[in-house]
Amino acid sequence: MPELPEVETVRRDLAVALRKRRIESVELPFPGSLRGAGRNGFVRQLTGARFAGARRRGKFLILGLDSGQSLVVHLKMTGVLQHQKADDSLPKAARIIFYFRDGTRLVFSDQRKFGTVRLCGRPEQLPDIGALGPEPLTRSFTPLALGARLAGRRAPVKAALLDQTVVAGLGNIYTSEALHRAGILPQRPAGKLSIAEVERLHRSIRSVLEAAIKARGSSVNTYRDGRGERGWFQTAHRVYDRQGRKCKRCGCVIVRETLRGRGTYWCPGCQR
DNA sequence: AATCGTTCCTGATAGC
DNA sequence: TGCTATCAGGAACGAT
Repeated sequence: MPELPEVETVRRDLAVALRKRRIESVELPFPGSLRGAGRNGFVRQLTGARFAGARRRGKFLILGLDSGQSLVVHLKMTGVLQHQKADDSLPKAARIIFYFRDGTRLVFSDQRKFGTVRLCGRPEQLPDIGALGPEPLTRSFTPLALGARLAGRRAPVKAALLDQTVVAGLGNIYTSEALHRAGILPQRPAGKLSIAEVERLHRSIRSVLEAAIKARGSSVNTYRDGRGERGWFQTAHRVYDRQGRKCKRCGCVIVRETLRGRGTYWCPGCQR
């Protein structure tokens, strides 16, 4: 599933691939992916618009347009946004297609139909984006800021980290990976971590996200980058999807358990 | 304010 | 072999 490193990889790919491209036409095989404006307004406002910049906030991808509006995309579980050549085959789950003059196209595909695409004027004013916690790779994300967001919470720290108002961009893969790197059990109450533990967690979140971006993300399932290719950080996972296998650090057997309805992975040897 | 249950969806897999 | 039931999960939403 696309989390911060995957969305950031797509952003970087598309910032280059779409630069100054003008949308010639739009096709909507599945308008259900749209949020906000209806299909007619969507097509009308985008036809003729030119791409101008690609940003990211948490797991939201924000594609700017010269009209001043932005396309706000959330890939959720299985969304893929890729720039295709004219002779590439269209994905089976194509939901929205933007065609360019040279025959290439930007395709939003989504097997499970959870992903959303919205055209809006001020993305930061959308409630979902406005409520997001700090960006973990910016200077505003400090150990103190993380500690303040976790304070008073009795929920398991894994569940707290999945809450996008605590930190923006973490999902099921990187919460488990960061907690392993920090040596903290996912079940620990979020508000009861020591200062040293919060500092380790802060450092681990940053380091695992940075490493994953360098590896162009984790292709566990359907994730593909902006060019339609896989990432390789899944080969560096220390706990995620490794239940029953040995911890690379201490040799203990990795455990998987459902916590708050989410698959959760940890090493009983390294994490306490 | 925090937290919990429900909902959306479909491919993969387990069980018979 | 082929059918059916179950599972996976991000996050909005309503309820507590």
